[in-house]
Amino acid sequence: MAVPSESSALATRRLKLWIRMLGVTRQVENQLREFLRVDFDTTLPRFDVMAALYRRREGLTMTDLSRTLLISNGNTTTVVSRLVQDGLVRRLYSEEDRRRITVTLTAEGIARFEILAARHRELIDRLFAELGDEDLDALRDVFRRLRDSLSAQDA
Amino acid sequence: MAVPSESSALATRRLKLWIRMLGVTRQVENQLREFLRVDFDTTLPRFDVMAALYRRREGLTMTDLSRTLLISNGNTTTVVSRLVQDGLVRRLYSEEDRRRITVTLTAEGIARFEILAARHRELIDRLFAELGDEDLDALRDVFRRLRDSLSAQDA
DNA sequence: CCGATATATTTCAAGAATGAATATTTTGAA
DNA sequence: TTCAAAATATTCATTCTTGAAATATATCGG
Repeated sequence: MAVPSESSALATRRLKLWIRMLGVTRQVENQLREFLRVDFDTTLPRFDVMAALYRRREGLTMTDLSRTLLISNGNTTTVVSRLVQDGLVRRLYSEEDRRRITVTLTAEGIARFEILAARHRELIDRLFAELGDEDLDALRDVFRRLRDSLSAQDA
Repeated sequence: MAVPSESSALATRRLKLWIRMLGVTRQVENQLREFLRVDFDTTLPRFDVMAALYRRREGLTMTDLSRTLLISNGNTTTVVSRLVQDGLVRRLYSEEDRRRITVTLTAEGIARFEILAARHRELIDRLFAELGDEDLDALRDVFRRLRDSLSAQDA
């Protein structure tokens, strides 16, 4: 594994990479936000919550949801409350551990997300049309290593 | 240039890449936020504004600043106002075009940013230690193409 | 069993962010 | 020239977001 650079050259390259990556991420997020707002009258954080719950159909606790989305506990409460109001998500109070709350999509939430997801997928496909299989091979590997490395550093 | 996929395989890969990239970006942002808060009692958006102004020492208009950072005009006003209060940034009212306001770092802003930037650079260097020169070569190219492609799609 | 500690969630205050509306100034086309 | 359209920045209402404090429940060591 590589290490932090003593020399400045490597550090500079890493910094530039980060800035560029951040720019790309924001551009994509802005496009997604616009799409969700205009076409579906919803928001990115709500979509993210629904996506996480769709993937884990059995549901997630509030804490697990926060960790999955990398957002704070308080924020998770806010967004989930909104989705509950809209009838897309439901809170289930655990019997064994009465501190825990499991959150799941309602039937309506599932149906709605499936429509959203299809369009979301199309949009991502278009935004990343620049990337072919070779690019994706390389990036998949790099991002996996990067994610693991970052997780390790957290602990 | 590649195109959106008719087939689902490429679309799936692009989607997975996006999700992974978003995760990495959030992890890094969270670490930066923590560092700025604990060590310097400041925030990520304020740092971003200062970084943009440091790079363009002659200053930027509010609109240029918004475009550079990919944030809304209203938000830019909020963050700049805060920095002005703190004495780190200054508003200059243009004579030629009285709609325009040019924003620059104050001397104190420059001094403060230079300290911040050095530590920021170290942190990024550490967080991205996993990436060596070969990785950076590949990523630089990919992100540049991606950014150009996204900008083109905007227009 | 008890008290301390840890875990899970919500609430709260403050800041960040958006998009729409507003006010002002400039530009450009008839 | 003139005036409608475009451009610039701020304000506003709403939502998102954080981190800390509060609340409630569970666990663990003695």
